[in-house]
Amino acid sequence: MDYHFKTSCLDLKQTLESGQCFRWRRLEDGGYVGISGGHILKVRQSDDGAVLTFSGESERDYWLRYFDCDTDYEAVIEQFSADSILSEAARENRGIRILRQEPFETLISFIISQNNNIPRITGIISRLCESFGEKVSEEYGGMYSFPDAKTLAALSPDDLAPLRAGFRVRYILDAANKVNTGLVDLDGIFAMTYDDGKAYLKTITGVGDKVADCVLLFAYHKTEAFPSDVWIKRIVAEYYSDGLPECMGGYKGIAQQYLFEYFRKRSPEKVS
DNA sequence: GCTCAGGCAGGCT
DNA sequence: AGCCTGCCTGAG
Repeated sequence: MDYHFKTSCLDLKQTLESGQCFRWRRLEDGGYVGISGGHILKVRQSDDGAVLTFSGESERDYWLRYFDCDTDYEAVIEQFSADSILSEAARENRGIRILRQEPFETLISFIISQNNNIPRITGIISRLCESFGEKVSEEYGGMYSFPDAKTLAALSPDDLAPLRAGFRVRYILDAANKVNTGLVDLDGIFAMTYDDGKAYLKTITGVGDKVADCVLLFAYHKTEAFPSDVWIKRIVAEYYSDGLPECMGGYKGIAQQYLFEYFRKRSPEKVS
């Protein structure tokens, strides 16, 4: 079943290879296949948006929400036009969208991301899913769901050793245990303010400012989150030392993605 | 050997 | 509160 999502603000490469998600694979025909929350999607670019291919009618709402169809990116980009650098970055990367991903998967993924590079992050996460997730489909050499907190909480550091996640293993287990016991209620964060959600997430070992901001932005769509990594720190120090521009408003997280991509493209020593 | 990768914990002042 | 330093692992 196909659904044509028409928008001028969805570029699959810009969005799915931006580093906000790690479970999409590029296919030979140029499309992508991915899995989230046990749902599988094949998607390809069209002239005026993207064509989503899924297995049943009920899947449509899931994937439209995932691709954040209710946010007016045109309007956000227009709002950003008051700042010249941000304006150019936004126009050049207007196809980026902030996905609405599963909280637990996003939490674990960004714990793994710390002091790490994207190819390795992707590798660790695929091994995690293939080892401890459920095989949802035989297609594409096997599609595996992201393991749930209960499954991970039952594991030991030795069980996770084959992932080669290094020192992050104890963080993964701490997160899984806190979620599994209910000490951390991930669903509750949807109703929290940005500040409260951030403080709450930081009670998990291995979650600091950067990881918390990524989770708040990429799972809870709290667009005021502004994940500050080494790249963004350099950009802010160079161009926004007096503070972030007013026109970012409550969309600092979307601005961050535009700026990150804009400067990453221009950096000679960029990472794959 | 070395550095770096979309950081963080733990210990120190 | 702000500074260090070490950290699993793999690529260059």
